[in-house]
Amino acid sequence: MKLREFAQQLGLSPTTVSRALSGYPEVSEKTRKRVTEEAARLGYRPNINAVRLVTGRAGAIGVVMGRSGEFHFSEFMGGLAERLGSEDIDILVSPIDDKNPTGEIQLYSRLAVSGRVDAVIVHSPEPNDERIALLHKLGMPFLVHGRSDIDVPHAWLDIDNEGAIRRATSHLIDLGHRRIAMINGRQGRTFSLHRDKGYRDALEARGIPFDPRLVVHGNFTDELGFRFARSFLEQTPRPTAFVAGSMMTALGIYRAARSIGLEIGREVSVIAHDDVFPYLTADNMVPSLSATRSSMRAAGVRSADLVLQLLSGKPAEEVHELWPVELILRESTAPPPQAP
Amino acid sequence: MKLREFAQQLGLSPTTVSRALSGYPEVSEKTRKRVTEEAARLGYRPNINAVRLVTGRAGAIGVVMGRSGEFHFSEFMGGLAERLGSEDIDILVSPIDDKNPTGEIQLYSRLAVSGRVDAVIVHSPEPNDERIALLHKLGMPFLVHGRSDIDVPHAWLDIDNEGAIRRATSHLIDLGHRRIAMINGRQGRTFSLHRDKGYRDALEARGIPFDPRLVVHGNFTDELGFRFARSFLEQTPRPTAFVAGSMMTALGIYRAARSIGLEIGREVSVIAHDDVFPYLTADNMVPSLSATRSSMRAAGVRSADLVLQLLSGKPAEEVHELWPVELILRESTAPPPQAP
DNA sequence: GTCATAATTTAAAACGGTTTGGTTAAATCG
DNA sequence: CGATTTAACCAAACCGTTTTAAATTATGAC
Repeated sequence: MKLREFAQQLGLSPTTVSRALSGYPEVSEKTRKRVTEEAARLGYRPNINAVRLVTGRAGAIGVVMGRSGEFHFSEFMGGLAERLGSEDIDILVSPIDDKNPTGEIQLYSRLAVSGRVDAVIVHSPEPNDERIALLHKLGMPFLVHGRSDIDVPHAWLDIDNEGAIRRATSHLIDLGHRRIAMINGRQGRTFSLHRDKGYRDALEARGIPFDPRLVVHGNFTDELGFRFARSFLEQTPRPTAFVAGSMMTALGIYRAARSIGLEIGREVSVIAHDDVFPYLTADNMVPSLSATRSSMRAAGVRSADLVLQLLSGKPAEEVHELWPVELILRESTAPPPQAP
Repeated sequence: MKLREFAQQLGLSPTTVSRALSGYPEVSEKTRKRVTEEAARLGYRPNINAVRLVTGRAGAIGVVMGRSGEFHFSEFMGGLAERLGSEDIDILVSPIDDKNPTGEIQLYSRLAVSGRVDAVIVHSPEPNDERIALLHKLGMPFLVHGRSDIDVPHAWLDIDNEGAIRRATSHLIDLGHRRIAMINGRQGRTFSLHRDKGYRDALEARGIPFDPRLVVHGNFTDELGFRFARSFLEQTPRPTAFVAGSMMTALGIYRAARSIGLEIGREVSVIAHDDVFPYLTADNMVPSLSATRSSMRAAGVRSADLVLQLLSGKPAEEVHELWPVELILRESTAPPPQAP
């Protein structure tokens, strides 16, 4: 049913009906009530595409999905979805086009000019992130999940990676560890750099020299966790503790330790970062995993909030949020074994 | 830039320009070439919302994201995205609205009438699935990822769950196992039922009586895997083998076995279903995990294909695809230990 | 009971394209 | 060579809303 017909049935003009439904003040309460009731009864809904055309709003926010299926992606999305369910806003997942060599940046550009979305969420930024520069230039509102040093105002939501890893590392040092290996995230991402810094600062604060051979970077997979941990554990002297970037990495480390016959929580300590997944929990691992914890889903929910704020006109400069990270100690951390 | 201006600059009518860009035949090759070149040069792109309004097409397909962040979701999405990247079609992730008690079915209904999508993908159907009935009634094209017994024509893509589990179970029986526990997926879903059937048929074929206490259902989490496995292993006599629904479940089983001091691959055998994740691989587990394997990402890619076929007019009745599932034997399966 | 003002309602003009139904120019045919 | 077909292009209608500007009606002041 079209607005025209619907209005006619009500004996009103399309204008008044439109206004009644959109909550404009210049329509009497009595009329508004009648209109909304009849709309529900007759099942009238404004054609979304007509609305989009005339308002210029897309009613959707864009999320670019990386090629590598990152397992925290769906948690973040779930959070977004949770919050956006009550608004009338969709989530547009933009596929990265493999055949297009220019790749990601091109994709953001297309997304921004396509008019399909009102705002975009940028993940895992780098200190000098091209995407951020681009979106700013194009005037597309966006929220960065993470942070960037780039000289462009941008709204962001991030967790305190630096502080989290500093505390985790400090704790290990407090327990007596001196050779602490770190299996960090992808090289070049801001969050990895922040974690590196937290790690180094913790060492420095205790006068422990930084050994670059104890820090590696890579994707968050159990495979890399295993490989890195394995090669670390084959060194002599071997590290007595690990700081790991993700739950999957921790699984790999557990496996590596076990494969060499080392007992986690006695001979090797592990602290990993936990994004909180419903299907894999640190507390359930054996031994239970000490972790820096911050809910990815909660970040999704809040990101949706912040995007809505941006869309309602709040300047990007005023949208910054840094979340503290919990450090939860469980069985996987203990003092290092005594030297024989 | 609008069509009007652009056409004027070219000295052509909007009609001709529109047709040239959309590939209609009634425009000369020379003109078409000029138009496309100039469009690229001047950066003209048809306003997507105007196109949507006038054509009635949304240029997007909808995916409903369940509340429980399922970890295979992002793999499937990744596949969809991969395939749709080259088409000009978006993926719309529809949030489930918690505040709305009618919930999922309502959501599908809204999605279907909203005009935001041209087709919908339905996940994890039940034998008599309300969503399928609804979408059919509303005339919204849809693809079911999985199958349903419902008396309504529907396009589907599914893997041979029944065959996979039948073979897995048969293999365990061949090895000499008699008490085989099964940790299956959510009660009531078609895929769980198919797996149940595969399991029972395998037993029956060898004359092994079916013991309902050996089969449980639940979400695919490490926690449930652990709990179920633990309680199975505490029974006497205890099962000597497990058939598990997911990688996460398998992690839980490994953990449970270990916690009781049982060695997987010697004292307890495990076969799990592996959807193939980049971040957690069956081959890397210790001991490596025997698995029924089928790539979730590949299913996503193919689903996109099939949806495109539906959209180009292929009748739903003709879109059915059943994929075979590999059985890959690794170290987690072995003959049961000899009775003492 | 007027007149000014405020509260409602409305007609018509966008929004930016696609498509229907011509029209004109060029090509083909008898 | 005139008639007929075909190729190429175009004017105008339409998609279904929102919004501007104007008209009507109701309210209040005097």
